[in-house]
Amino acid sequence: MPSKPAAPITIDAVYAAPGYLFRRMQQIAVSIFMEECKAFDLTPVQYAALIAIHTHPGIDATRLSAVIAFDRSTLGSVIERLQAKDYIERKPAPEDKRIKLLYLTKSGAAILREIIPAVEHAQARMLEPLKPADRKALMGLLTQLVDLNNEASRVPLRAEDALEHLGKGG
Amino acid sequence: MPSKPAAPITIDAVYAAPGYLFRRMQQIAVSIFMEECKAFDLTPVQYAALIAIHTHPGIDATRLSAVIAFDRSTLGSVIERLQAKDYIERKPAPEDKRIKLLYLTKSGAAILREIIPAVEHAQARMLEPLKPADRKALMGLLTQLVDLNNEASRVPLRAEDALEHLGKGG
DNA sequence: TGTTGATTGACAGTATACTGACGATCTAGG
DNA sequence: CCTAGATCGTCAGTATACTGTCAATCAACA
Repeated sequence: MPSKPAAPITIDAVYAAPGYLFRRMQQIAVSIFMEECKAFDLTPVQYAALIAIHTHPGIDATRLSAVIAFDRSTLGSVIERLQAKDYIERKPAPEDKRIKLLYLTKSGAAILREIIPAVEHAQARMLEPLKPADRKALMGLLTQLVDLNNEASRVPLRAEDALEHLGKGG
Repeated sequence: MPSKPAAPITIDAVYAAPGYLFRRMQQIAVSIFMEECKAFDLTPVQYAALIAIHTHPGIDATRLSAVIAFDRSTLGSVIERLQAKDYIERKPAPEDKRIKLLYLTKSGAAILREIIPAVEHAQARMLEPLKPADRKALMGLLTQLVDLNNEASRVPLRAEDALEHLGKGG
């Protein structure tokens, strides 16, 4: 018996792999977002950061990264770009010289109001090819899976407890 | 009636947005892949490229990008790195001086055989938190959605027809 | 044959991601 | 007060992604 050259290694296994499908879907999602929002010069990441700062005015960069589960190093340049566009401003914290607090500017609040319809349209478009019941099912399963895998990511989501040190009492 | 300051804009809408969940899940997937395969010094993208070259020896970079639906510009540096690691080699095509054909080296074929179990373990881990029936349901819906949104991505997948010019007859 | 248009690989520029390290700063303990 | 450890922002280095451009080359056609 000749020793066979191992199991069939083909590209078809890649096509069916969860990781490959997640990557493709993410790229499709970004593509649709950018197309719907091309009038606004905002990336998905920048949009999420703006929303988070709007929800939590005076948050610092480290806690912001926990609230949206984005890498803290990357967030530095994202904040820089948002600041360069005059959508946010940074103020030193009075009681901690290490921290810089983040606030939306008037421009930032305005662009947020304007872009929301386009963003919602983009989000709807991503799921549009599916039947309504399937959309619900997919989102339900995906929400579960992301939540259950939270600790597996480098930056786990810490939605509420990340804000306990922000002077709201804990 | 005072005109209300628009709908409630909060971070919770982001948490439930398909695009946000796709992004998070992709990052979790990469994290799990890298952890399971840390002994091999191969990224998910490099792995997919290797598999594709193994399946289609003598493919060129442009067709490779269509076969795995990766950006062609990015693929250039991916190929460079795989070549630097001595996993692939590039040979000029005799009948077309523009094209460089891609082949796996012995090292490349070997690392592929060795890494497969780790990759499969990683893929399984991504879905592990879900019940088996839910895993199947999620993968089914995601496969559908990626396929139906194929043209929405910058680099649509062209699995088979991309290879018609490779001398296999068309 | 000579020109036009398409294709290929390469590159520049921008934006995420992640790893690891670093100085400045704050906190706790002694 | 002074030091050890933790935290914050920052940076360097690597790897994807995408846009747009370019020279070399090829294919098609007049």
